[in-house]
Amino acid sequence: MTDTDLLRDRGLRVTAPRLAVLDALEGHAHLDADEVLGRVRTTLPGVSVQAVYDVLHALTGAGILRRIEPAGHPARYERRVGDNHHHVVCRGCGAVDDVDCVVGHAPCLVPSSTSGFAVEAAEVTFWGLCPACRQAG
Amino acid sequence: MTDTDLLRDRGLRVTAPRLAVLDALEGHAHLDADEVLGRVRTTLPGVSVQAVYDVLHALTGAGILRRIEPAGHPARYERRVGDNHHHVVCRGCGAVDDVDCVVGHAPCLVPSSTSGFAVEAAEVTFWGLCPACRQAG
DNA sequence: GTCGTCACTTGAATGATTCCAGAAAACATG
DNA sequence: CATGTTTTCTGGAATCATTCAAGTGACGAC
Repeated sequence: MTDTDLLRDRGLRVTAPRLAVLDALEGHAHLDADEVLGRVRTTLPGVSVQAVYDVLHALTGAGILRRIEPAGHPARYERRVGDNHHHVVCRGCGAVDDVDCVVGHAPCLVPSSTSGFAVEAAEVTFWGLCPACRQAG
Repeated sequence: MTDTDLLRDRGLRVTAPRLAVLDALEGHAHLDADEVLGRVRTTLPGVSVQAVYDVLHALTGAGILRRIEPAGHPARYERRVGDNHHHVVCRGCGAVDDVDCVVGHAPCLVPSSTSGFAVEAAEVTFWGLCPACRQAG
């Protein structure tokens, strides 16, 4: 399915900024809003900061994008949705990479006592050092 | 061990603001910086905002406090450290509660492929609705 | 094509957190 | 207990990602 069809399918209007954001995240996952803006402006120089934030919100709300918010770092976005994968975040530079869940259906992701909370989702974040930051010491 | 001994034990100086912060978090886990400030000022009215941030950083760095940063909410702090428990966060009001890991040693918390990252820790966050927000609809 | 709705632009505001310089207090020593 | 050094605390301003507000412009149903 083309990005155009994807947007129509979710009931979203097809606009140049939206296509540009999707294109920027194609092959470059885990970009933050500023990086997305930079990439979008290479093809659409006039796009405003808020347009990018609006688009990212709209696409996230429509389930086309997934938003990752590692503690202490700006939010990042990726196109890979719906497969319940997780992330490693580098303590040094904030780089993010994907981690697939080892076990098919995560057994420890069903909490024991939920204190009356209605739990909808579980999110796993691994923290460590990326290869580059390991070398840098 | 008293809080005074605890601070000395970690090589930290014993000051009134530090004791007050520890006291504020005793029995009131998951407070954010502003809430800690409010509680501290009931006993030490003159304490500054930055003093509280400095203290929270110092105690977190010394391993006395644990910092929780749920996406979209200010950071929260708790005294319970070193037992690898996790948290439920309310999508409505941001309330946080503790969740003990179901399985003794979490099986899915060892990532399969780590892309060269040196993984140090795994963090699990459950998202849902607290009892109060469930009733509010 | 026309029109209503939704998206985008410009500009300013917010809120948690941090930076800076100077004053004050805590620990180690004589 | 007096002194000096180091660390902490105060007060004010600054930062950064993100959001709000109001007006202009473009998509797409009819």
